[in-house]
Amino acid sequence: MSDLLQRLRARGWRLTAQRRVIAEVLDGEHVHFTADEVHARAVERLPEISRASVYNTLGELVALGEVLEVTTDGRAKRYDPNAHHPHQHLVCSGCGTMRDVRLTDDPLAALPEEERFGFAVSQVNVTYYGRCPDCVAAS
Amino acid sequence: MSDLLQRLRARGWRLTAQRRVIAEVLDGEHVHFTADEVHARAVERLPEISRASVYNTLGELVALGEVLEVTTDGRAKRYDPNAHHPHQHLVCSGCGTMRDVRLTDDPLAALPEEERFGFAVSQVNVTYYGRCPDCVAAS
DNA sequence: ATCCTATATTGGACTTTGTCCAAGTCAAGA
DNA sequence: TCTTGACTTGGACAAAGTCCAATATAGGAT
Repeated sequence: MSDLLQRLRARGWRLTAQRRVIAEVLDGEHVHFTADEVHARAVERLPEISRASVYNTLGELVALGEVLEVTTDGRAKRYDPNAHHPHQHLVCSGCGTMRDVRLTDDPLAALPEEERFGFAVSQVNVTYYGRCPDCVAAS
Repeated sequence: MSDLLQRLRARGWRLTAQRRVIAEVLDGEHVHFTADEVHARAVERLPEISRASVYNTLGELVALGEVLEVTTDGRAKRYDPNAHHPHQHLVCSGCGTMRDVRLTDDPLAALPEEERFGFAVSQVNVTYYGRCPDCVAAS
């Protein structure tokens, strides 16, 4: 993630304070923040940053393929900066925490041609649900 | 779906006009309505039915396992009465319509033990995305 | 058949999540 | 340092869904 700003500049992005702060917030392993969580953390470093800029920037990062958008239940979308290593998610149905996981097979291959109904299938989302060790112990 | 009302009565449900109409709307193959779509169709038969009752009833049907709740990216939840035949979904990224699809392999098997991190994994959701024939033709 | 009451329904206020826009600001090339 | 088009801002707006107090009713009891 540290060279994200380099890549963005190479694509003609203006490097504003807001974008830098948002990139910093998204830096790290196993980060799965909602837009509001990103905004809350960004505000700590740049108090005047607006919600609109967070939404704009996250949307642009998703469009560029630098960040993945993950929707689990009907709640807020989460943003996953680990976009360059294909992976899926394992979500705790108790507390909602999320882990990145890797599958043995490409899930696109599990959808046979006769089940595609003429769609140009381009993407697949696989999400596993279960109780995490903490939630199992607590019950 | 026709014996749904029987099962619900066996579970102590009151059979109100509202619940009957909602069950009728959900009857059929490949039905994937949003709550608002269910409401719009229910109103045709029972003009005074409220949005709150639709949300209440759908939530109860989901809790009973009679209907599945499907959340796709950023859109309204959809309700799938085909709860007794395991299947996955194929969603058009253009218009949001949805098809039931069946996979060749059980996706639970694709998550190896060392990627489960001690979770008691119980469920998996697989959703494919692509443009449907209509949306491909229109672009 | 009528009454009774727990359960269901209703409309509207409210919340959450996200989008849109006109006006002001600023990064970076000239 | 100047200029300009891209970026940011706050606030209004919208969609989806929840919550609640008041009202209505299904279905068992009488």
